[in-house]
Amino acid sequence: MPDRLPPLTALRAFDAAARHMSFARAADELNVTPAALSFQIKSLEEHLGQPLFRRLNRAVELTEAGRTLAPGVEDAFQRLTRSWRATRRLHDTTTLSVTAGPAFTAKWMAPRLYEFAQAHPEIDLRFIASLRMMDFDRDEIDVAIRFGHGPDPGLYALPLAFEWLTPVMTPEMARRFPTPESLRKAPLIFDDSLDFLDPPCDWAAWFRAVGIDHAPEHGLRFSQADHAVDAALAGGGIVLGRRALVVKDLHEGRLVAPYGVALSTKAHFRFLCPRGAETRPHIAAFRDWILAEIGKTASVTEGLTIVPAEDVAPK
Amino acid sequence: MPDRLPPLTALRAFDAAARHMSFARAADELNVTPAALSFQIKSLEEHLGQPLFRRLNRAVELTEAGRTLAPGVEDAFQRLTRSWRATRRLHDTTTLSVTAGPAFTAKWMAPRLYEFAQAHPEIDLRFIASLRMMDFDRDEIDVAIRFGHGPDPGLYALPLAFEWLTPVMTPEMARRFPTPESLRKAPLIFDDSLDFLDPPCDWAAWFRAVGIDHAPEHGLRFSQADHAVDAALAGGGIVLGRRALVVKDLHEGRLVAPYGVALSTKAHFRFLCPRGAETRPHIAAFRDWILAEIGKTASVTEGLTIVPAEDVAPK
DNA sequence: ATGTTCGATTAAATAGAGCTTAACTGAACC
DNA sequence: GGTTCAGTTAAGCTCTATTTAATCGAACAT
Repeated sequence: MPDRLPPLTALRAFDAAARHMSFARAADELNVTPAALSFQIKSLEEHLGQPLFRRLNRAVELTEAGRTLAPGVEDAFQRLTRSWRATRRLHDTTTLSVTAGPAFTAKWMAPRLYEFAQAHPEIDLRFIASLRMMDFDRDEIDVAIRFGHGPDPGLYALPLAFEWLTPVMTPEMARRFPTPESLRKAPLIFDDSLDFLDPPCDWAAWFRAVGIDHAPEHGLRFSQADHAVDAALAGGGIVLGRRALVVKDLHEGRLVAPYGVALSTKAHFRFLCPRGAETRPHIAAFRDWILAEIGKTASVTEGLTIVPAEDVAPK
Repeated sequence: MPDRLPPLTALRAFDAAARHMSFARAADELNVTPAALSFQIKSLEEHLGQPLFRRLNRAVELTEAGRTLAPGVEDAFQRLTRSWRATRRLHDTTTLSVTAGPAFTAKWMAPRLYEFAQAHPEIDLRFIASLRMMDFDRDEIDVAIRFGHGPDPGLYALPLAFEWLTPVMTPEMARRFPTPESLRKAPLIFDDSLDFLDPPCDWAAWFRAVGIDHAPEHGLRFSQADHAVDAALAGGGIVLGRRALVVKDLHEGRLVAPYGVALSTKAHFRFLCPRGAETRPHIAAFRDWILAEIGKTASVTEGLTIVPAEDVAPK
């Protein structure tokens, strides 16, 4: 193996200098004096045999060689940092980073979080609400809660509960619309965040499940499920609510599900973490707590007729 | 920015140890004593707060943390090495690494290489014959010669010559088959390496170009163009030869192209290098030499009727 | 068994890489 | 025309990284 790497500290100095395009700021980032940094760069240039920076009056710019070297070095150090952080997180059982979509965060996690904090005061919970699928290492995430199905290679994936949708509304609203048939004239709320499901789980599908041929088009539309539920809570209409998002409101009487027919879907909320991480104590504790919380509300399914969405899929 | 990277030398030691799964061999690779390496690993484990290796009787194995850290670190150091080498190559004008397909290597480069070596004794030419598209940085290649067209973002691409195909054969063979029509009964040789071209440039297309409806199927087949030409040179038959591959044999009388009709194609041999590299002196010298060599044989096209392959494409 | 060998560890001593302080340069800004 | 800013240079110091040499423990050969 021919020419070996130059001193690594020099490469790190170059990385910082190239990112900041300034020796002073790079020195600052690395907590050294500009003199030290200047020295490192010079040493690197000697190892290479040609300059990496062109020294201008009051600034520096990369030479051809510098431009060749910088991207790879930057990338390499980023990877080192990422791996190192991921490894440190392994035995850090004091903080737990969880990401979930905004709806699950607002309607499921937020109302229950303080209970987890009480049960596990030793765990610092950090919550990142985002729909974007994240990289566990890059984004320093321990656990993700995502709605979906399908295989996730390399991940530990635990379905949290059997999921279904049923019309939910305030009790007053339920008095005004006592039967499914009466919903034809009701103010329906549309939750566009479920559009991606196949077979579809929309109002038309639910009406087919109760034997009604009706494909409503008009009403309030929300791109986030929690906003749709909030609108229903405010008495603004009737929404096809996902179990996980409405179970607490049903339990506590703020919402009711009067018709006894729910659409089931293959997608569920799932607990995801890197394979193997599920045995780390704080992650296991969080998972067990979620499962226990879900167990508490298992009874809401009682008395419901469950119709699989695929049975009422459009031809 | 929280926890910073540990000492980089320790990470490099870990990288080597994890790759070799042996402190002794890792120490050997880094040209240090096993003691030094042991020390580095220990220091890294202290920084991390937990062991990276499980020390067995006479071997080591990675712990969970070690397995988490190793792939990223390995990858990062590989990138560093790659970038560093690529940058070093920038001002190394003593060696030039060229890759080309086996046919171009055998039929174009090999017979001319010694002339280049004479003209540029200061340049050490390294030749890699392979059809596989290579990564300039990863494989430490300066120049690639490839047959094709289409855009190559980020690359400097220079078409080397207008390319065409015409039946070529030994002079004796030409006497036995004086006209295109007589080729119906001739021993045709098939060069399967051109199958990917669209529009096709096969025997059927050439026959259409001379107004003959004939789609031969049987004959010698070669997956590499140089073997097909070799077979023709040996008097084994008649092959549709690409200009670049047969021009030298035509020039020197070993082959003849008696029918005066050639099929042109949009694909040509191209000179490829990373954008910007074309100004480096030894690369420019090589490019200029290739262009000059091609210029020497420009006259072979004289007197040929060129028929674009797309004009005789099957409906 | 038992001695040998191999791979890792430890301790003490040492070389030198990498850092800091401090003084200097040169262009740009006011 | 002085001030400031960014980088450079030189001297000296600190502590990291390394070596040498001795130690340990298990495995292998005899």
